[in-house]
Order: sequence, then C-alpha cells, then structure tokens
Amino acid sequence: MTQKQPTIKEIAKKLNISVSSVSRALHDHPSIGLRTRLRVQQLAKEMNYEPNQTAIFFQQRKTFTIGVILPHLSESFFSDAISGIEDTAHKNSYTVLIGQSHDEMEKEQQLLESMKKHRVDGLIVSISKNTSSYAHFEVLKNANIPIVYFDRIPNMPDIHYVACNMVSGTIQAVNYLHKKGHRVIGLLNGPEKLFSSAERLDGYRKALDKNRLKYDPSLVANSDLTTEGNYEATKKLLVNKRRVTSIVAFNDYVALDAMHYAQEQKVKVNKDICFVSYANFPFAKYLRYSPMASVEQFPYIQGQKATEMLLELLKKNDESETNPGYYKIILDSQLIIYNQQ
Amino acid sequence: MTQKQPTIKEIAKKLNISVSSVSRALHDHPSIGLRTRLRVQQLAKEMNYEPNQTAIFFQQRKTFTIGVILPHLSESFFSDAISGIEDTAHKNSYTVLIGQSHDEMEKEQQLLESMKKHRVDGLIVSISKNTSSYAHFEVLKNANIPIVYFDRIPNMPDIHYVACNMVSGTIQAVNYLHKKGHRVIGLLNGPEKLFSSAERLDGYRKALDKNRLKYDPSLVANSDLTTEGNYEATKKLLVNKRRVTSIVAFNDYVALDAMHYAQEQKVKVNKDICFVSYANFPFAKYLRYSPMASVEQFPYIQGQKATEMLLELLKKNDESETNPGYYKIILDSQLIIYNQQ
DNA sequence: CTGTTAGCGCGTTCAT
DNA sequence: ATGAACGCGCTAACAG
Repeated sequence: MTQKQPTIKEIAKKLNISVSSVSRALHDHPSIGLRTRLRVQQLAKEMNYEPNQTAIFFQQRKTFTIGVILPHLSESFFSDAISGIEDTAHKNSYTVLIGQSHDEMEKEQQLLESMKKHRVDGLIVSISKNTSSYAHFEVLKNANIPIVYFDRIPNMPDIHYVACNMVSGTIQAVNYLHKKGHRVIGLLNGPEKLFSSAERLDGYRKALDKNRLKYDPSLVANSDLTTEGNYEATKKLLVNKRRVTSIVAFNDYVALDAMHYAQEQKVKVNKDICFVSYANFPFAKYLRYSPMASVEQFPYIQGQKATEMLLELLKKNDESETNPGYYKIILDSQLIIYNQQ
Repeated sequence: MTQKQPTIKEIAKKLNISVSSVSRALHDHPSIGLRTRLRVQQLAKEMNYEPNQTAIFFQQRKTFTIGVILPHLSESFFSDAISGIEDTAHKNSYTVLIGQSHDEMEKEQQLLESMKKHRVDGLIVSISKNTSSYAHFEVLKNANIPIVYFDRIPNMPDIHYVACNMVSGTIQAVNYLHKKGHRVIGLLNGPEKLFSSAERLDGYRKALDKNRLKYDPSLVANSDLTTEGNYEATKKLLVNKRRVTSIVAFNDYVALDAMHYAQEQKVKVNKDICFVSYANFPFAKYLRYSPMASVEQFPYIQGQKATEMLLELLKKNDESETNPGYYKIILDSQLIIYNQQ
C-alpha cells in the first residue's frame, strides 16, 4: 500500500540508462532517441511516476506559488476576489497560499514573514484597515518578491495595484439620491487613512458640487468599521441639526449596522432615511432593511487582473528585464439599484 | 537592492568553520561550543539569514503544508471553518493550501491531484455535493497522505472525520416546532446521497416518533441545493394536501430560497409558515424573512478539531507507528433560537 | 566539540 | 544520442 513515489533514478536503473536520459525523455528534449523516449514514457506511466515538485522548486529557485494576504475571507467581496485569483493562478499552473490578517497589522506582518520564508514567488495583498506603517512591505520588495495590491491599497508611491475607482461610483450614488429628492446627504465613511475612504470623500464632494449642494463637514463621519464604531458614526449623523434623509455608507456591512442603529432610534429605514452603500453583497435583497442601491466593485475581476499583473511581473523578473515601471489598473465601479420594496 | 538570500555556506566561509557547525549553532544543537554558537547566531542576524524552506522541505521529505479542499469559501460556514484550520495550523508551524471545488467532483479531483503533486503532508476535505465516487481519495491514501474529512463526509468505511451530529440538532428543531404548536412539519432536505441528509432525516423521524406524530414521506423533499432545486422542493411541500405549517430546511441558504418562493406564492412567512434551518449564518437576524431558529454547527471548532486530528496523524506517521485505527470526532449541534420579530 | 562526507531529486552543463 | 558529473541548501551520519 504505502508506496514510496518513484524517482527518475529508479526508472533509469530499470531501463539501464542514465538519469539524464530519463529526464530528457520526460521533457521531450530534442536530442533524445525516439525509442528510448517511448520506453521511458511508458515505464513512467506504469510506475505512476510523478516529478517531485519540492525537488524542482528547490532546484529552480521558484515555487510557482503566489501568496495572498487579505483582511478576511468572510466578507463576500474577498471570497469572490479569491475565486478570481485562484482561477487565474491555476490556469497558469500556479498555486495560491491564502492568509487572513483579520484586519490586524501585526498578523499581516507575521503572514508576510511566513510567506517570505516559504519563498512565494510573488504576493497579492489587500491591506488591513489598521495598517499604519509599510515597512514590512519594503522588506519583501528588497527580497525581490513583487507585490500587487488590490482594493485596499497602501498610500505609498511606486506600487503595482488594481483597484476600483470609488470616485465615479460615489458620484453615481449621490446623483441617485439627489434624483430621488434627497438634499441632506450624509457620508458614513471608513477610517480616514484608508485610500478608499479618501476616494469616497472626493467623489462625494464632487457630486455635491455638481448638484449645487453645499459641502457640510458635519455631514461626514468616519468609522473604524467595528460595530461600535459604525453605531457611533451613525449617531453623529443622526443627531445633526439638519435632518439627514439619506446616507452613503462605506460598505454593506457598515450599512447593516447603521440601519440597525437607526431603527433602534426609531428612525424608520427607507422612510425617514435611505441608504446607499458599496459592495453589492449577495444578501442585500433578502434583508429586512436594505440599502436602495450598492456600488459594485467587481471583486472577481479585480482578483483576476491582479493575478495577471503579478504573473506578468514574475515573467519579466525571470527574464531579468529592466524595471518595467509600475503597473496600475483602475476599474470603474457601478451603482446597482435594488428593486423598491 | 535585490539581494540574494544568504546561505549557511556563506556564513561558514566568513567564519572559517564548516557548514555543519553553522547548522548546529543555528539549531542550538547540544554539542556545539558556546563561543561559536554565539558568533554564528550573531552573524546570521547581521546578514539577515533565513533558512531556505524549499531546501528543507526537499531534504526532510515534508512540506509542513496541509491542503484543504472544500466546496466554496463564500459560505460563511466554510470561511469560519478555514479560520479554525488556519489558526491551529499556524500555531503548529504548518501552512495551509486552500482549494475550492465549487461543488464539482471534477474540480475536486483536479485539486486533489494538484495537492498531491505539491506534496502536501496531509489533507482536510469537505466533499462536494456532486461527488459520487471516491476513487480519487483512495489514490491519496495509497500515497500515504492522510485525509481528515469534516462536515461533508463521504459515505465510506475506514475514514478519519470530524462532524457535527445532525441527528440531535434536528430533534431539537422538530421539538421546538412541536412546542410552538406545529403538527404538520415538512423536511426540506439536501441531496439524498449526502450523509448529512440522511442524518437529518433520521433525526426528523425520531423526533416525530417522540412527539407521537406519524411520519409522512410526502412531507419530505430533497433538493440539489441549486436555487431552482430549492424552489422545486419547496413547491412539493407547499402543494401537499395537508397544510404544512412549518419546514425544517437543509441550511440557511436553502431556507432563504424557500422563504422567497413561499412569499411569491402568497404564503406568508412566519405567519402561514415557519422555518427552522441549519448553520446559523451571520445575517439571519437582518433578514426580512428569517427562520425562527437555526442549528449551529460550530464550523470554527470543527476546523480546529480536524486540524488537530490531522497533525496527530502526521506525527504518528513520522514515528511510523502502527495503524492507529480510525479517528472520529462527533460534536453536538445546538439549536439557536432567534428573537421573535 | 568540530569537520568531512553523503545524499535528498532534479535539471543542466560538458564530455563523448 | 547518451552518460558522467555537478550543484541547488540543508541535515545527518560518521570520524576524529
């Protein structure tokens, strides 16, 4: 039963030829006799020969593995992104190593360290919301392990990344609310230091401008994305002396908390106050109180593009081409409007 | 910038000692001089030495990697399970390789093949709902790669597994409905060949018995777990000549579809008909129409236990102990009752 | 305590 | 067309 995996050495011995001939035959090397090639290939099949990947990794100084570090799998945005990454990687014979930072910088550092130790060829990263310093990423860069960031990208020059343009999505969101008659629109934003928060704010202000509404800083609140933080921020918006009739929320999960809080305060969702959010998560249409619309960020495609970009970089790296500059792909986001209930 | 990683060889040369001394010093081997040990360790730190894992994997004939194959990450049950697996694995210096079968047997086979090629030390598997033959698992067994199954376990003798006892949970569910006054209770079950479907049916019948209700096969429907299948099965229950006042649904996602279908048929959820389901997924309390209760299956703990079991098996394997028999861990499930709305 | 040597499986010269 | 020899980085068995 428990049979050791055969090696080219054993094949060579059985056929009374050298290991290099076996190796060549298995790789359809040009300079190998047809006869020996066939004999080798047949015997290999019979013995269920499988090349020992660990030996190859070692010898090639490559693992054909890409590491993925993201906040958590439980958010559907990220699990969809993973699917895009996996599909693309497998199509190119790469394996994917996944790690969850659970939104903690320390864990993110550990994972990075571990991935480096495991000699992943490259990395795809969506940073944790608590990441304040980027030193741990620099280390990888120095070790010549390329990193492609996606969605949650660090505020750092000279990086490769794939992201969704949140400005346009936010403008669509605010326009939509405006068209529905809303004039006092709040922004329930994420942590200030996140790039995507800045983008949302940017889009929000641009859209207000376009609709000739005055920007009022007291209508903007930042949350740390914990449930308590979400409640806090919602509270700040609800107690505003101007009656906020609608809120653009950082994402669907934040909106969920905000709606819950509003209901508790006897503010009727979708009557007294409306929500628009981001991510278009799959249960929106089943919710008791759901946002009116959500900005789709195309996680699967982001994952796909990020992987393609990374593989491209690895290829250039192999061919030791000169620095190809920094790649950026920015997708457009799109407002999805849910059916009225 | 791009600096090659230093090796023990280079350290040895710089210190004019042999590589084995360096190796020993780095591992705090007993028979090594304090002086050389310190010198080595200091220089190693200075040079940012990091052992080349791929070399170690190769020479130890172990990868310290465990493969995980499951239907999909998007179901919260599985992403929670992954967290349990990852945490336990990392605690023991193991890495986790994740693959999604997307509930297709063919993809499952491919993943298994790929994991074998990558020489994972062991596997944790939750089988796809379409898996009808287990030959691909036998192959791994023969290659001496242990497999621990969890939650979705194959109907096969001689396997290691961790699962939740669905019988007791189902009994709790039916008892709960009975206490609430329901007398015509339907079972919206999963695919017949899934072991967990059989368990649900078993618990269902036992509970009916206990409550002196007669088992009526027309009150049981099987779904293939697609949305269409869920609608079909719900329809079968709703058109029954006896008016079904409550349904035990295979899981929360199935319940979601069933409730949607019921509403469409003008059957009011939580009024004309009540639901109880399984998995206790995190959004239940936010739903417009939610089940009254859900059977918690403790995915994180299942993941944890499965990993511990696998690591145990690997240890025995290393020490080439005699066949330790087959491990089984069966957790109790627990009905979680949601607040009335 | 320390150095020398062998070998893990494979691909890749360099000879022949 | 084929074989012999080497090395990737590391651990371990053996010899001193």
